[in-house]
Amino acid sequence: MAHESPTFSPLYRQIKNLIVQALDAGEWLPGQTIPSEQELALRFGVSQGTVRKAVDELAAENILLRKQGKGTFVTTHQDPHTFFRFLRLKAVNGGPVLPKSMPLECLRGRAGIEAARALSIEQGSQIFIVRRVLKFNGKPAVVDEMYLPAEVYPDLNMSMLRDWQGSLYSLFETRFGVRMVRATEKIRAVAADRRVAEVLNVQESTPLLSVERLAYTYGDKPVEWRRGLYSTEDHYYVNELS
Amino acid sequence: MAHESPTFSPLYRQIKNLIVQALDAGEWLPGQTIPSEQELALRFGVSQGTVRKAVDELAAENILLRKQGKGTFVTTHQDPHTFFRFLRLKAVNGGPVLPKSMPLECLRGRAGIEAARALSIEQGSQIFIVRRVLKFNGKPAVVDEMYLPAEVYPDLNMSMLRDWQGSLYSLFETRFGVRMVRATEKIRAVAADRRVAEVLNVQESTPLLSVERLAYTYGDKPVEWRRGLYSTEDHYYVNELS
DNA sequence: AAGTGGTCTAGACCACGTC
DNA sequence: ACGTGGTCTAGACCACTTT
Repeated sequence: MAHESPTFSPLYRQIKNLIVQALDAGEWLPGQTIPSEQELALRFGVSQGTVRKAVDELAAENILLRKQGKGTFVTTHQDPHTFFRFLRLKAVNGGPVLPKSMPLECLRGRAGIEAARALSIEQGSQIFIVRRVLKFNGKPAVVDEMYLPAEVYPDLNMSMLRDWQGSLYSLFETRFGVRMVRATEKIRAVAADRRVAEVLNVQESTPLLSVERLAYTYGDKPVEWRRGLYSTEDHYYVNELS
Repeated sequence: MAHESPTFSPLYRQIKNLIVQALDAGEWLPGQTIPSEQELALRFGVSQGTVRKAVDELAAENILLRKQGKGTFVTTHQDPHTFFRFLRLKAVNGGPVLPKSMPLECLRGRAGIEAARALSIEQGSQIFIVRRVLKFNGKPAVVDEMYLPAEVYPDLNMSMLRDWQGSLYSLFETRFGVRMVRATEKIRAVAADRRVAEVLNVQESTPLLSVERLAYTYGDKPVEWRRGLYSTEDHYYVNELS
């Protein structure tokens, strides 16, 4: 009720944090509804308007999804809308196609200095390294390499990747309870080396997009470092500046 | 007051549109404050809370900027923050540097089929074509080519471009009253041809980012079509996925 | 002290979806 | 008919800036 002056945080932000904690703890799973605003207001001992403002922010961050008349849902990577928020590649011709992920390998390794710094883990920690190809209509368009803290994805393995129908992030979400909430990307143009050219079925030294991504889960915790090489002969990377 | 069921638009959105109209009409200029929420509430005959929600959305879209205790301001491309919203290129090493724009040429021409479609104007309409280089610390990093409807930028010319200290968009904003509000970009990787390689001071066939941008002013009116070629030897394009 | 935006509340009513 | 989120209002008080 009273606003403490130093390090002041409004009530609705504290409520927001409590909701994120509950999400992080798995109290409400992806795809499910969370309690109604009235229920949350009762639970946290604040007015409905204050809950509303907390939920508003989480909805703006695409962590929750409001549906009038139905309730408020936890977003899920099962949903194509969420999927395309993280894959910004569009076909030049033709409508949107759900790409197919083809895993190439899944190795256990140890974090080098770069990976350790990106993932905020100890150098030498156990990590998984996953390489895979993304195909649109059977045509390879992306090859990427992921670095994943082993602690977060306990028993990840090749057959798991091969058997899963759907996106990688939806696998991580359902199998390990890790939801990617946001990511940053650094994009460069590079030339295809021979190995990559073969995989993507392009000529050696073809210009490719190099997309380095750091993906975060709740609480700004980095849980994936990835580098993708995108062929842009039939696709382009879309971005909205606003 | 009463909600008409078909084509229902909430009050705050109507207020938002009225505010945008006033901005578009130049009633409040970039960098200036708009009237207080109370004044706007009186003017539009609604409660302060309704004005607040309208302003909230405009602030979320970076069209307005709220400053507690001071007022609500019209954003301006003079502000570095706004500038970097539209230039997503960061130096690999070293802090942020304000790049310098070096105009190469400014031609009058007529819209081809592509430009006409992008800009939603008649094929054959008068347009300006501007080519320029962006230099960071004296090093060329971007060369781009802009297509601008002549109607919007009446007496644009080379000396105007040369004399202006600041970003192109701040020139457009102060000289022609055209504010870029949002843009979409399509990004590909391409090889530098000889002409571009010379301008950017890289080897021929170096991989470059090709960034095609369509920029909009109020009311989703496209007012600039541009294609940039970015050298990513010392810089990278940053993007936030959220 | 006065003016601005920011927070919080309580209540009324509307729009949408389900039962 | 009921429950959900969505809108709108009115009022009180807080935090920040300027006078």
